[in-house]
This record gives sequence, structure tokens and C-alpha cells, in this order.
Amino acid sequence: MPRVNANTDLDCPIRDVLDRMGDAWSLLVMLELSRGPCRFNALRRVVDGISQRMLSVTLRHLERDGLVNRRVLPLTPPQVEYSLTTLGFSLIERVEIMRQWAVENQTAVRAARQAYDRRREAVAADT
Amino acid sequence: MPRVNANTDLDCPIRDVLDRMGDAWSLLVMLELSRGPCRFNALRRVVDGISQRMLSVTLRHLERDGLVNRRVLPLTPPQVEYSLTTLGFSLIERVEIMRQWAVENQTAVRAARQAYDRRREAVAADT
DNA sequence: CTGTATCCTGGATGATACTG
DNA sequence: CAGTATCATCCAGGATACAG
Repeated sequence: MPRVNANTDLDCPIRDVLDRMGDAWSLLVMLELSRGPCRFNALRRVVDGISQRMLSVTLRHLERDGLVNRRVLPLTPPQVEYSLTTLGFSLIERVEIMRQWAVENQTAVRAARQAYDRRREAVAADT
Repeated sequence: MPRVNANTDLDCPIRDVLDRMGDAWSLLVMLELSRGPCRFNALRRVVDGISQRMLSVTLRHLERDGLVNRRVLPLTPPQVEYSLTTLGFSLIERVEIMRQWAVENQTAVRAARQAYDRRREAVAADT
């Protein structure tokens, strides 16, 4: 578990973001919520592959950080609606910028990987 | 290990970024290299807490993705200089944007957490 | 429906030792 | 100096069962 170095100017704040950024589930859930409010099981279906446990854990993290709102509707059966907070929207906005980079440069990255792998293969064959 | 859902428009490209973003070491190393070229052991010292192994692994990942250059100087003892590629700079630029968000909103996040924890405490006491 | 509690496993990471 | 190889550990996350 990487600890942040006091020598770098990364220091504390970035850690908090990294904790959310690094967690792919958080991003996926927030991206989904950026489209509009959503209920638990609905999220579960659309964020495919996420386990019930991880959705629960992720949502509580996001709620704790003030990125997501949790609203309980007093019905039977109970309904819980999740939505992005203003803070959440402000973050997802920046995440979108990262996403854009990924879209714009995926070709370059893939090319780099192939070049790298070919190079390594050549070296291996050389041996 | 989160798989990306075809239903979301996240699809493939974001995964690649996430793989680097999620890896805190990658960010720390790249941030460091954004200041200028650096040698292996120098990196090791400045990215405090990173093991030799993880630095090695991280650098190879970054190199493979075309984010970092590796230049071997034919000297004795051998010297290897790492530096960001243009692609690497373009990414770190966006990462900086995320970092900015963290700096700007760290207060809000902390406040949210404290509020959340207090709320939970109240509920617990209530029980 | 919306969760929480347990248990368990794979893969990521660190420690250590060795090499060109 | 700049790594790689191997082994041991630890914890995030999935599966499952239960609860309000």
C-alpha cells in the first residue's frame, strides 16, 4: 500500500482522490449516477459485474465523501434513491477529462504496447 | 477485479487509464518524472516507500504503455535514464487537473466525512 | 427491496537473494 | 548501478447466507 512521500508535493489531498479514482467501481457508479438518480438494484444491473457487497461498500464510501446522496423513500417495499451531489458532479466532470484522454489516446497506447511486445519478442528470439 | 459493462459508455478505453490511475505508484512516479529525467535509484529515493521491485514493475508498465522513455547510457557502471514521453506529459497534465480538484475540495470532502461519521455515531448511540 | 455479516481465495506487494 | 527471480504475506473482493 503506497504511502505518499513528504518529499513529493503530492502530499495529502491527492490521496483522497486517488482512493476514489483508484477504485474502478467508484468511477463506474458515479459515471452511471451522472446520468440521473438511480436505485440500488437498478445500479446493480447497469454496473454489470459488480457484486452486491461491492456496490454497497462503494456507495457508502461515496456517500461518506459527500459525492453521493442517499434518499430513502418511506414505502413498502423500501426504495432508496442514489444521486450525485454537487461535489460529485464537480468531480465527475474532471473524470470526464481523463476519460477523454483515454479515448483520444487509446490508439497510441495500444500501438506503444504492441511495439514494446514486439521488441521484447525480438530480444527473446535473439537469445 | 471490476469488469467494464458494455451497457455503460465507459467501455474499453477508460480501463487502460484506470489501470494506470488506480496504481498510485504509477502516478507518483510519473509526477516525479514530470519534473525531469531521472535515474533508477534516484527515483527510488525520491518516491519514498516504493520497493525496488515495484519501481521496476511500475516503470516497465509505464514504458510499455508509451508513457515513459528508457534510455540506457553505455557507461560503467551502467546508467539508465527515465523520462516522460510526450504521451506521458499529456496524461500527467490531465492528472494535474484531478489533483487540482483534490486541493480545491479537500475541505469539503473532510467536512462531509466528519458530518457522516457524526451522523452514524448518533444513530449508534440511539440504538 | 436494500442491505449487513462471514468466510475464503487470488493476486498484488514486500522482503530477500542473486545477476550482468 | 540496475535490475530479475523466488517466496511469503496480506487484504480487496466474490460467494453465500441472513436481516429489517
